[in-house]
Amino acid sequence: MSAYTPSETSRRSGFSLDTLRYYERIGLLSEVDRTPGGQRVFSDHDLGWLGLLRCLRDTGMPINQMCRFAELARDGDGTVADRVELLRAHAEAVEEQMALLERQYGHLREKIRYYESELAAQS
Amino acid sequence: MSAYTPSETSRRSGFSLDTLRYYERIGLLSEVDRTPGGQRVFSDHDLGWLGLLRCLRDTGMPINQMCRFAELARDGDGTVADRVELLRAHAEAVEEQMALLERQYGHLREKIRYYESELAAQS
DNA sequence: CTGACACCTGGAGTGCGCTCCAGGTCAAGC
DNA sequence: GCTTGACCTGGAGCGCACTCCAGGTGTCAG
Repeated sequence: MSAYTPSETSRRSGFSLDTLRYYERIGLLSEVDRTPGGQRVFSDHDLGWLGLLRCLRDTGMPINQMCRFAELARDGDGTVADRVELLRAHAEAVEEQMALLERQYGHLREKIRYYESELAAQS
Repeated sequence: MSAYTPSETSRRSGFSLDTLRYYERIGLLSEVDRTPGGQRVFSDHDLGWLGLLRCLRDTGMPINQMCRFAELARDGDGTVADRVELLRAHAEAVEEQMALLERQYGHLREKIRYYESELAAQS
């Protein structure tokens, strides 16, 4: 069980120091350990949780939903079913997002081809 | 060459009336036709352009880049090469975005499976 | 002609997700 | 002990992309 400084944690998680503090403030990150002097000490467990948060953020989950998820996680084992449900719903949203993205990417490629043919015709 | 009312245009493009006006204001949508009374009349050409804007927005292009693109488009045929370049760069960004999304989607699915196994063990 | 509803303008306001700041404290190497 | 750089707090500020509003005008069916 290693311990990490704030900057180390920032580096590893990809969240800025300010964001880490912000996440703790809004309850996304529960009570991080402190040195006697009051500085944060992150654990492997925190790092793992941050990894999950990163995954959710990267897939576009809004903060308030992540807070709901964090709340469930804090409330212990009885909430696993709710957490699964939340993640499943999110996964579905992500699937739609990916489908849209791919569709629009196709249009984009088409547009590029069209412009390229115009370019060729111009010269 | 059909003509469309603002609300019809909103419906077809998926942009709200306010957004259409906003886009015109910031130069994303060049001088839309008007009735003698001053109300907007959108053309097929406008609709097509809005479709492209929708594609770019859906793939995450920031507004200021879209403005740059619109500016090039307004400046005529001489800018086709620049426009292609801009779109190609964006397409690359979209590819990275899709790759990240898929990777994180994979993690999400894993997490769900993990929670499901926990659920099964609990009961 | 009238009523109802769509539309107009300029400008202010909103929600999100951070990010920055001032003014201080802590920790570690010399 | 002192310096230096990382870290602390509470709170304000920011950038983005809209969205809403008040107060007025246009359009068109009946």
